[in-house]
Amino acid sequence: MRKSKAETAETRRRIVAAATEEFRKHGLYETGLMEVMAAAGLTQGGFYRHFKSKDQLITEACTAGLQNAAEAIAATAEATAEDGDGKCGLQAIVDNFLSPDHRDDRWEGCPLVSLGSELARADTATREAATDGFNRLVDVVAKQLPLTKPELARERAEFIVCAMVGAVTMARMVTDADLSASILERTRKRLAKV
Amino acid sequence: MRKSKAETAETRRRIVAAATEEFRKHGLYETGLMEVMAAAGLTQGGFYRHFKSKDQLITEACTAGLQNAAEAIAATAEATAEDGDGKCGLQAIVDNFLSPDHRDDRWEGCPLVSLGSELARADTATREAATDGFNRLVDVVAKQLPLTKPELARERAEFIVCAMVGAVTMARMVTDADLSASILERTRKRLAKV
DNA sequence: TGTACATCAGTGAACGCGCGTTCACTGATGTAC
DNA sequence: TGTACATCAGTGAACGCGCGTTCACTGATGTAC
Repeated sequence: MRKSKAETAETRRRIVAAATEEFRKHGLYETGLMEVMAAAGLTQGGFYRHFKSKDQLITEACTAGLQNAAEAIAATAEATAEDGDGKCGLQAIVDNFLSPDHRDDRWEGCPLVSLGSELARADTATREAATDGFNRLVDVVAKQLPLTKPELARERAEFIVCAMVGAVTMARMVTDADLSASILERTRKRLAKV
Repeated sequence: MRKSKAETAETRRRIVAAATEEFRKHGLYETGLMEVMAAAGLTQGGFYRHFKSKDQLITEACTAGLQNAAEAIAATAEATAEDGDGKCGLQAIVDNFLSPDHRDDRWEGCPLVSLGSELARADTATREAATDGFNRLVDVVAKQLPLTKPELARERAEFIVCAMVGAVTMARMVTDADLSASILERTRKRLAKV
């Protein structure tokens, strides 16, 4: 049953990828390792050939999930810039992040939204991974701000990311569909002015 | 061992109060009923005399916790208004919500911050309780906005609550103390302008 | 290059533990007469 | 108002279940000669 080195590395990547999805869907502590391994097409027993604990997987899944989110957001901004349809990169990011699609998409969306309050209580290694991911997201947003002073761009970007994360979290939480839509739309409008 | 009706009602209240603290401290699913009952000065067995399930307690704790938060925020605004020190009620709310004290105070703080992403995945009854609580918070904030049109006040208040919740969640999550402080301060500055 | 052996990725069963929940029991409270 | 009995809040032990983790085993891969 032994697999080649390439296959082993690929399996590990698949487990992390499955974990980022399952964790975002069901939360860090409501997701079992058996679920993650099944989602990766494996049985639970093999888990410990790749990771020394669930906590380690959580940390790596956090890093990977935030990396993906930052890349997706950067890609959104770049695609819009290329289009040259008058919409600036920041507007594209804000519109996308605060879209009903992102709100309803709980497995591919930004982990800061799906797991925010859980990450705030996570162990140090995971919180460090989350901090790096947060900074990367802020940098991607800051790059879209056509300002001279980079410090001011960074300041505005931090605010924008926090506001977007809060808004999508609340939009997912409320049961009133109109309220949910209004939260997204109003935040979109407000952040356009920042 | 039977207790009087008044004592029974008081015990129930104590369990809910203990639950709001423990849930905020450790999360909904990392907190056991034994912990909650111990915090209320009881043993686990008695739980089911008062509630029919853990989910029911979660719903009630959510309602109670958000009620407290709304009252505390309203009280902050009113106390400042009475002082008449030039600071408006909104500024007092924002300064308080985004203070390092609120960030570090994980058991008495706003449940939307401590439990945001978990509440977004909770059952319908709990999400309805969270929706009511969110609306109450927004109304408290809206009341502090010296605007003529109530609809516009409501719009701004929704944005302010979402941004504050997102900012404190991120401030709790990051391991970099400077970054955490900067998130709070920058959000405070930005929201003063809204 | 071919062969013999050590390695180890993945399986599936098992482990101990803590969880939500149930239950027999207790004795003070509430109620019916 | 006083008495006899039913009720039920709270205890502490037990239940079954699912979790994270461990382990013996398998057989293909990697390696040493």
